[in-house]
Amino acid sequence: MRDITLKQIAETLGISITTVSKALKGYPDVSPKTRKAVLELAQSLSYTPNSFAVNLRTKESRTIGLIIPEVVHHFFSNVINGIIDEAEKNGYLVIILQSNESLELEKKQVELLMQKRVDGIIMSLSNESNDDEHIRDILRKEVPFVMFDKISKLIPCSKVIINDQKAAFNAVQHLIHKGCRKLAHIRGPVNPQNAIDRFLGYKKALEQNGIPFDSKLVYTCKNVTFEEGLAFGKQIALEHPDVDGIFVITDLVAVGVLAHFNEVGLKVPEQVKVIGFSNWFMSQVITPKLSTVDQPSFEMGVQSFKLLLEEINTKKELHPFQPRTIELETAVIERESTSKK
Amino acid sequence: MRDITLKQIAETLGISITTVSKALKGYPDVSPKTRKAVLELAQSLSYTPNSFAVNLRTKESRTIGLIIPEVVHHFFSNVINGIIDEAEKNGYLVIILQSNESLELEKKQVELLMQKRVDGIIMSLSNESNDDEHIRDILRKEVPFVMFDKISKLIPCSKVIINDQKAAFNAVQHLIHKGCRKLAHIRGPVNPQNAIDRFLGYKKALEQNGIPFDSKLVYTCKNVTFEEGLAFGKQIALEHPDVDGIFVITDLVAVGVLAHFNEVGLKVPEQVKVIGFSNWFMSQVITPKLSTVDQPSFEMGVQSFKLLLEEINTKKELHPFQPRTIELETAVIERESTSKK
DNA sequence: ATCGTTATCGAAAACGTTTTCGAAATTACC
DNA sequence: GGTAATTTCGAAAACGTTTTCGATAACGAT
Repeated sequence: MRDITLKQIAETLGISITTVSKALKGYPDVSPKTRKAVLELAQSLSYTPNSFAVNLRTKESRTIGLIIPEVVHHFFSNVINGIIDEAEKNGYLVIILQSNESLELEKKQVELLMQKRVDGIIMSLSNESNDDEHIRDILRKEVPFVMFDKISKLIPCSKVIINDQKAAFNAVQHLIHKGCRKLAHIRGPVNPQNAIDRFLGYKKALEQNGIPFDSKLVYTCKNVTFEEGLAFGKQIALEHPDVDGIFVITDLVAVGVLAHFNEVGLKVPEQVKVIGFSNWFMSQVITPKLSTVDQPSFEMGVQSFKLLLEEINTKKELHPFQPRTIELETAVIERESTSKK
Repeated sequence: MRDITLKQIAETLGISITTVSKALKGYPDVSPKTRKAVLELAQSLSYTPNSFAVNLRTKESRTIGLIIPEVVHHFFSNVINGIIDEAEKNGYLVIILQSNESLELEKKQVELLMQKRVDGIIMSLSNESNDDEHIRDILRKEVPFVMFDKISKLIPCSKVIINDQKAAFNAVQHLIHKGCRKLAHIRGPVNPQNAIDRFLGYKKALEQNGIPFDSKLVYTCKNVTFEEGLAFGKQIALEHPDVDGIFVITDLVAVGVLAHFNEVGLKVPEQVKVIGFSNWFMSQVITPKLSTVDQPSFEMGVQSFKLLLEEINTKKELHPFQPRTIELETAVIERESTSKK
C-alpha cells in the first residue's frame, strides 16, 4: 500500500519523471499521446502529488494561520467561518490557534506559525497585548499579515475593522434620541483599541448633545462575561438609580444586565433602556429583545482573507505591497430594549 | 533576508551539514566543542529548521485535520477548543474544515485533508451522511482516524461518544419523576445516530413507566434551530394542550420552545416542563433557566485528540492498532424549567 | 609497533517534486 | 537532400533536511 509517485508512473510507462510531471501540469511540450497515457494511469492509480515535496519545492504550503483570543465566542466563530470559507474557495487551508487573551500564549502561537512556515497570518489581538515585538517580528520576516477587529494602530499592516467610535456614537445617539438623559457605559478592558474607541464614541455623543460626562457612570469590564453584566447591572441600579440609558460594550454583558433587571423587576425599556453591541444571535431571543449594533462578523472574515491573499500574491511576484485598511459598515438595530411598546 | 539553513551554518563554521544537524538534534557523536559552536551560531542567527524539508524527510507534518458540521455552534466550538488545546500540548497543529451539514462538502473536505497528508483526522459526521465511501477511504489509506459525537456505528475506528440513549432516558425519567404524564419529544433529524439514540431513550423511559408511546407526540427537526423551537412550541400547544413535559433534542431548540411559551403566557414549569440537551451556556441565562443534560464537550475534544495521537504513535512504530471507544459521562442538570418554585 | 577501542566527523543517499536547458527527433520548407 | 524550424523528451539540479555507514584520528593497552 505504498504511495504512488511520479517515479512509479514514469517507470511503468517507460518515460521520464520530467515528462510525467509536465503531462500532469499541462505543459505544452508533451505530445497528446503520452499526455493521455499519463493522465489515464495517474487517474487509475489515483495519484496525488506529495504535498510535502511540493511545499519544499515551491516554498509555499497553501496554508494560513489564524490566531484569535477564543474560539468559543459568537463573534469570533463567525469570523472563523468567513475565513475558512473564503480560504477554501481559493485553495487554502486554515490552522487555528487561540491565545486565550494571554500575551504570552499569543507570542508562542506566532512563533509556532512562523516555524510552520504558513503562507500568511490573520490575527485579532488579545486584550493583554501592549507589547508589539512578536508582531513586528512577523513584518520583519515579511510574512503576509492581516489584523482584524482588535488591532494595533501602530502596526503598519492590512486591517479589517469597523469604525468603533462611530458605531458607538450612533448607539448612544440612538439612546438619546429615545429620550435618555443620564447615560451609563459599561466598557471593555483598558487595553484593546476597540474598547477605547467605543468609549470615545460614547463620550463624543454626550458632548454633542450637551450632556455632561461623568466618569462615575463608566464601568470597566475585566473579562467581558455574562456575570460581569449581572454585577454591573446591580451596581448601576444601586449607585445611580436615575440612569435611564446604558450602552454596553457587547451583547453578552448586556444580556447579563437585562437578566439582573428582570430579576429585580426593573422595567426595560420603560425605566431604563439598554443597547448592546455586535448583534449576537441570542440578543433577539431574550426578553426583552436587545437593541444592538450589528457588526458584520462573517464578512470581516471574508475580507480579512481577501486582503491576506492579495498580499501573498503580490509578494509572490516580488512586488512591493502597500497595506490596506477595510472599514466595514455597522448598523444600529432597534429592538424592545430601547423602544416604547 | 534569506532563510538560514544548515548549509550556511556548516559553511561559516567550516564543518559538514551532517555535523550541524547532529549537533542541533543532540546526537552523541559530536564533540562538546563543536556542539557549543553550532548551538551558539544557530541561536544567534535564530535558525529554525525548514519544516517543509523536515516534513518531506520524516513523512509527517505534525498537523491534524478536523471536520465538523459547523464552527458556529456552542457544542462544536467547545470541542474545537479541547482539541486545539490538547494538540498544542503535544506539538500538533489543527486544520479546521466545516461540512455545513452537507455530504458533498464533507467528501471534499476529506479529500483535501488526505491530499495535505495530515497525520490524522478527527471528525463528526454531517446530518446528511449515510454514505460511507469517503470514510472508508480514510481507513483504506490507513490514516489515523477518530470520530466523535455524530458517529457511524458501522465504521471500525476509534470513537468518543456519550451514551445518548441513556442520557435521554435519564432526562425523560427526570420529567416523569417531576410528575409529567404526557410527554412530547422534539427530536433531531432522521439520519444522525445520536438523534436516533435520544429518541430511543425517550421511548424506553416511557415504556418503563407504563406510559403509552404516541408517535403524534414526536416532532422532528430539520435544521435544529431556534426558529424550529418556536414553531414546534406553538404546534404542541395547539395540537396537544395537555402535554405536561417536553424533552428537546438540544438546548437551542428548547430555548425556542421557551420563548414561545413565554410569549403566549404558558407557564413553565407549572403547566409544562421542558428539558433540553447539552448544557449550553445560554440555558442558565434565559428565563426560566433551562434544565438540561450536561455533555462534556471540551473533554470530548481532549479525548478525541488523545485517541488520535495513540493511533498515530502506534502506527509510526508499525504496530497494529486496535480502535477504542471512549464513553463520557453525562448528567441531568435541574433548573427552573422542570422544578416547582 | 601493533591491535583494538572509542570519539569525532562527513559523504552520500533519500524524501518527491518542479523547472531549466539542451538534445534528439520530427516536420516543414526551398 | 539539406537546412531550418518545431515538436517532444529527459538529464540534472535544486529545495533543506535526516540518517546510515564508513573513514579518520586519537588513545590506551599489549
